[in-house]
Amino acid sequence: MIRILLAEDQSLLRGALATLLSLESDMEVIGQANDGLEALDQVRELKPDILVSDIEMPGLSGIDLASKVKAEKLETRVLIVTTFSRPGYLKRALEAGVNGYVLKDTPSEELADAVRQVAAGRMAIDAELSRAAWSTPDPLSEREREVLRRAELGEMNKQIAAALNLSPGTVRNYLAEAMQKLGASNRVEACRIARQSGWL
Amino acid sequence: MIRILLAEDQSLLRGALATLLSLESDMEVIGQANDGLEALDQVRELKPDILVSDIEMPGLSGIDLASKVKAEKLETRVLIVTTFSRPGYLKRALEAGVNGYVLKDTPSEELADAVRQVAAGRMAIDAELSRAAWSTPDPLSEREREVLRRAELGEMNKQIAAALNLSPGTVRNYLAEAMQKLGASNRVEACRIARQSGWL
DNA sequence: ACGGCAGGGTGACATTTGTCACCCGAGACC
DNA sequence: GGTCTCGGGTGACAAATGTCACCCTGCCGT
Repeated sequence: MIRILLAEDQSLLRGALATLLSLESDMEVIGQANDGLEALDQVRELKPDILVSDIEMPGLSGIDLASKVKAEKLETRVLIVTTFSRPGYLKRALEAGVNGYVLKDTPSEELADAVRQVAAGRMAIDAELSRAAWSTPDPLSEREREVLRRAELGEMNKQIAAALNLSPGTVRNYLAEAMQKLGASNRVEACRIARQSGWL
Repeated sequence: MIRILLAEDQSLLRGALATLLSLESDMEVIGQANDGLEALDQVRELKPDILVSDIEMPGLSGIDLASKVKAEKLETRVLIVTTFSRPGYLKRALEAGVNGYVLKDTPSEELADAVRQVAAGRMAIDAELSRAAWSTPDPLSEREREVLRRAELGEMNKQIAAALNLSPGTVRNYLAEAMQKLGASNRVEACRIARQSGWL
């Protein structure tokens, strides 16, 4: 019997997935969490065979969760279920120790199969997404990413410079380099391209 | 027996909701659609009692769907199920003729009740969201919204001016007015605030 | 009829962004 | 040891954005 913990902040989806997986004769949903911290507590306490988790949740993201499960040498395997078909996300998920990565536009019949695969020690990852993850490396340096992240929030160069202890000219240059790498004409385009590609 | 059509581009959620609603003895899921146009075709053909639909879908949004169902005097009632807790969205949904509006962080047990309410001719709307929808009117004019929408996509003032047959000075002024109304310091902040409030 | 208001529309000027040329240190390679 | 590349960092100048004052039309209330 595969013992499953569900972590998803949308309770409609969480409840529906709990119902769906409970219908499988070899699966039991033993817990549900509304956010990442609650999920971590329940992983420690219930020691499920598998954690099925969204990426974007309050408290801790699914990727951060996976990092902590690995760091604490817990036996639970982690299957990410997410909206984001972004190679950058998958790459970071794998680096965090995730054992599966399934998109929310996967047919619901395949979720149970993915759970079985991951519970059996295998990886369950969308093959096309996996291929894309390694063919398009992240072109941004850490500084460029940080500057872009703040620009995306609407911060002006002066503010970004103050926050990062840089001069405004430096910030301008980082933005310019990021724009060039991403083929963008301005910061708004650069931010959108980076986010859509999972590099932000 | 309540005959239901589901419209949701995430097949995982769509399949899980189909399973969940099918477990109710008084409900039958008679069709599923992956996008808005497919949903409209199936509403016309199958004439379900209720259409349960996401808002953001390829082809036609759930709100556009509701408008068309109403315009074609089809008997199907529309229940929106969405992520967006935004008064602006609810307002537009109601104007489009929607009969229910449920958030995806509603407990899954309540979805069936909402379906029954809507099928019975009543409205099923989150009360708090409804209150918020009418207390904060949309401060943007149509032109301001159009200019902001394009700015959000990364278009520069010159480009926006050309697209809307205006001069760049006019575009600058519309953006400035929108920024002032929203309390933003630049276009990026203005776009974020407007989107978060459902006015974009 | 008139005044006030809102929204549509514009350009001069101040401020910010983006371009470009530049410097420095660390690491890899020959 | 020398050269090259990369990422961190900077400012002068051109281009774009944001501020501000202004005009026009239509609608509404008096």
